[in-house]
Amino acid sequence: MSKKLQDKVNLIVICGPTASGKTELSLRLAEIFDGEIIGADSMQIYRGMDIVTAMPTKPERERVRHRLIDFLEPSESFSVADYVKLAKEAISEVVSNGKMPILCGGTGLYINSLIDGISLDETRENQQFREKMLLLAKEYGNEFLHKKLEKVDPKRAKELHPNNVKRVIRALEIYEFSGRSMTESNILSRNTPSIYNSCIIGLDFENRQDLYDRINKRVDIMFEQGLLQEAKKFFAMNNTTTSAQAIGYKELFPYIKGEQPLEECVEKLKQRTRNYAKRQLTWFRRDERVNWYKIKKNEPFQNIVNFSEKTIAFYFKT
RNA sequence: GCCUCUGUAGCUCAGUCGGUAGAGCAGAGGACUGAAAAUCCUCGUGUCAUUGGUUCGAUUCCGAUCGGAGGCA
Repeated sequence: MSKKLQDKVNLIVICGPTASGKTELSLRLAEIFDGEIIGADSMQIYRGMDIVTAMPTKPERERVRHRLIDFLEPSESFSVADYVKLAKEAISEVVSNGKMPILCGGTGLYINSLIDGISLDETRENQQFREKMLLLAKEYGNEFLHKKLEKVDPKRAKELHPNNVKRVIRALEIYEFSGRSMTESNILSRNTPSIYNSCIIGLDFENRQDLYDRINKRVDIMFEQGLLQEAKKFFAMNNTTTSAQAIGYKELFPYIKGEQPLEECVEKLKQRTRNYAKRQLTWFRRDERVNWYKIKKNEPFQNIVNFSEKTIAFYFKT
């Protein structure tokens, strides 16, 4: 192996769809490899969202130290760039404590931006600009914005469907405030090689239905734990930032407002969670580095632990 | 028991003035560089309930049968 690789920081990464068992695996691996866990989840970062996000519990957090979870007020907005910055710091702290960093979470964008060493454009989000653009799209149509982008960044415009307004606006935003096209900025972002040597473990189920069954069951358990109360509290906060996107609260709002029976909202919640899990799989599947473990129905969890342990030991030895 | 409505994709329903059918949702696949639990794209053959009749041809018209809903008794 080259000297370069030895300079890199060894990092265990656990990814996979929601309800696949990432948390449990991360705990077991932390105990085996003497590690600490760094969350990679866009919603578990928020405080007070314990039930919806299936946040690691107190006993679990006493077993192993967790970072980057449960630390931000739901009223605050957050983004990938914030995450990458904080996660880098967290990992180097873990390493300087002589522990193995274990990245664990379901937010693919966060994970990849971090482990691939993407240096994100310095252009911050500009709420005013976004609202202005959104208004333009509403008035003149999505095509109008897309054509605007075509003029300043034809390559990016080609990559984006006109209906993907959020992304079109971001591309325009970068150009507006940096004077550089997003295409240029993306090339620059890949200039520095990653500082991590990542061993990625991916969890999935052999049969999709098994995953969906687990999701459905987990939602039922969340209700037993008091999801509705948590949602009511959140509803009263009237949030519009990142945390308002969490699946599990917004689906219950129609019931809280008295507009829809609870049962229908619960079904919707389950369905949206299933849809989300599928999107997560789409993201992680395209990464060829992922070492997948396809879980069989009723399989002992120890099998997953054994597979992961072997895979990681082998990966870091060579 | 009688009358009316109804039976089309896993679900909710369009539609064919007779030439074997299409939306939404679900589902599957994909994209993803500062909102990512977000956002966006692609994919629709199914005994048109069963059965008989009319017809060159019926899912469409007519009759019967069997489901379902409502009304009157």
